[in-house]
Amino acid sequence: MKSRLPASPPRRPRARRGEGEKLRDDIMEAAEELLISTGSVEAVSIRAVADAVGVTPPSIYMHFADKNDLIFAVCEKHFQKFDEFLEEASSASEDPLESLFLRGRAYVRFGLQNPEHYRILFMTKPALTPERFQDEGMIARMAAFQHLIEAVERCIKGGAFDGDPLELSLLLWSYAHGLTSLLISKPDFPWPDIDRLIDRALRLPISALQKEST
Amino acid sequence: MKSRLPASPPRRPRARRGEGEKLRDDIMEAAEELLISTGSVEAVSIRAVADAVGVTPPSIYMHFADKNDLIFAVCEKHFQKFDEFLEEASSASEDPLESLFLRGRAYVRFGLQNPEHYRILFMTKPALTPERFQDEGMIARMAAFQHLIEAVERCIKGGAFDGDPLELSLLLWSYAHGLTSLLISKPDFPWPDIDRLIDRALRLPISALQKEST
DNA sequence: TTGCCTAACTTAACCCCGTTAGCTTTCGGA
DNA sequence: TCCGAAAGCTAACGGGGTTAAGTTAGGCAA
Repeated sequence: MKSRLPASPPRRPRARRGEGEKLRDDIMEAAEELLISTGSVEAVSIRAVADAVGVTPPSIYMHFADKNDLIFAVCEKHFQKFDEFLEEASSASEDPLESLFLRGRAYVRFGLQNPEHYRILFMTKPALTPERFQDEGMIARMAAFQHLIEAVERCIKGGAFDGDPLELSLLLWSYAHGLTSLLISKPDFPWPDIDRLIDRALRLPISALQKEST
Repeated sequence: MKSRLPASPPRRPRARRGEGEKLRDDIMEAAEELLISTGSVEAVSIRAVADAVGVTPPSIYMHFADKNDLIFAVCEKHFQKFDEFLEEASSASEDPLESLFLRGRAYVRFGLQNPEHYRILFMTKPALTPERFQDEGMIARMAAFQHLIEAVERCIKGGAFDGDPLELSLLLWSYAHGLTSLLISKPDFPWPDIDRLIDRALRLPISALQKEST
């Protein structure tokens, strides 16, 4: 039941000259709210967002190239807190190894707490991903990945790890991502204790890298 | 360019009495062909499949509950070869540990060779997944997962591993899945040598489990 | 042989979607 | 005061999944 019967006309007052950018913020806010409340990208249609903002669908295109552009912009903004979250979690320990583990655990937890955002940013096929989110550009811009590399470098300099920081970071990323995405995609699977699983999944490779370097 | 101008009428001759099931096969075949040739689920629309088969869209619903039901059925069939592929790869070594590694490597490779099918089966959100593919049912029915557990059990019995076969299997699955899904979702990332990455990603946890048990 | 029942479809439509061309309104500066 | 551009809107196109209701044809009973 959407009860859009009388096709309620747009209610938002037109912005002043030069204040057109305000609509952009409102659109992103409405889209973010829709995405969170429904927990489903499918629900975030151009039309639904326009309705929520009180504007007509074509107005969205004044600020976003297309639907994916909007969706990814919303997720990118949401994930600005992502890096902060990881940094704070990893700072709870002075030990580079333990800190790395805490970072990984925070990664998985953040993903599980924001499954739809995570899915969009990390699990969307390239064909549906706006250009500026594809390839190296996006990853490199993501502070979180840079910080992971630095965390690995600290382990290397401390003598705990040995090898190429980028390669090791990619490995660790894939481990954390594997569990995160599996838990997101198959939540109804009878998983054993998830916290324990996360713990083991992340500590195992870390300890392996540690022993390898000796 | 779809040049469907004259709205070409269905060409498929009506099936005989009791031979209605033949249409089901034809639909799956057409859908599979579309999925493979385009490499995109989005291209596999009910209408496109109906066109390819030479039938009208509603006819699809005589054999499939909805679009997702069809898509998943296609992927499930395709993945029947999956288990065989893993079994054959893992049989190349007598050593349980090496065999386990070979199995994992085959897993990743199969995923990379069939990215769209892999994405659908393992990366689709539950809300879009037909019931019979959700939860324990699907995984348990998947011979591949059972065989993984058995492979892990062989490692345990051989004294190489220690722990719960199910838990260890889930860990190993998540490792293999992590790399597979990341490579599928971010193919434009400047990955270092992929074969080497797969090798390291899989050997690392295996060797860690091995050392852990001593 | 006829006639009917039902399997195997089709027709036509509904409502949703993303997107675009082109029109209108309103504001602020010359 | 006027006019140009900013900030929207109207209307439409083509595509999608899905459904209610109609039609056709093949096999079986009489």
